[in-house]
Amino acid sequence: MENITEMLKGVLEGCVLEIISRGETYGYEITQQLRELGFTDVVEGTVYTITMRLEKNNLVDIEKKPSTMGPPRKFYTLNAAGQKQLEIFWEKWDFVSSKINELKTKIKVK
Amino acid sequence: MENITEMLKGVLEGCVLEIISRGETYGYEITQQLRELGFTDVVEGTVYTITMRLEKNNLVDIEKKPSTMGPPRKFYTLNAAGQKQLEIFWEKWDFVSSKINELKTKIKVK
DNA sequence: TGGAGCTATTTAGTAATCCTATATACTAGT
DNA sequence: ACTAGTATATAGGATTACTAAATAGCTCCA
Repeated sequence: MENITEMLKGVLEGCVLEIISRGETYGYEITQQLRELGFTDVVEGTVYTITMRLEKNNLVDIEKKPSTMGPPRKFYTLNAAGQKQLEIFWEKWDFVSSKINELKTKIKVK
Repeated sequence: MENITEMLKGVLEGCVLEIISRGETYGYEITQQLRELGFTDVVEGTVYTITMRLEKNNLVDIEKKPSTMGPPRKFYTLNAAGQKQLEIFWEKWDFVSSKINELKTKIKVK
């Protein structure tokens, strides 16, 4: 799927929160998981801006650990504020997506 | 629902295309329809920037008509390119929303 | 006649988010 | 050494929605 960039705005951060909520993970791995999900064009830089934002907003706890595969990894876990933010994200998603699907499926009188 | 601004990015234009596709309409009416849909905080300015963009990208035909309720209205209809764009929008929406719902409902092993 | 309120369009400036492109660095294999 | 894969970081750009204000036509009523 091409050019879904604009549609990802506002949901990508939520996706990252969800991925982190499933267990300690780090930026590079998050990127790979988003690509596996189907968002194949998401690159590291994008994910790092998001994780930096999560750090800045105190939604995650951080632990740096060495890796045998390369440089050290920065592992993230959601803290209480992050969990709350994730809940709010899904509420917003349910609201917005239901409204849009309503618009999509509404019978066209024409 | 509060603060869904960022989540609307990339989908609001598609919603406007869909509304226009149902029959000739104008900016102010489109705004009202979006508010009725549930996007209560959408204001005229936002919709006008979208309709201006649709004009610029040659996705709509325009006809100005007088109104008994106020100043003249600028009525929009989708042209062939607009119809095509609308189709593409729904394809993207189906793709993105299905992937996000997949992420949401995936069993959490943890 | 003058003001309020609803209808209606437009635009300048701002904020937020994701992407592009690049730099840096560790490890392993050839 | 060199390449490739792993891994983090950041500066600058593009797009999009919001804020706020200006302009204007119409109806109603004091």
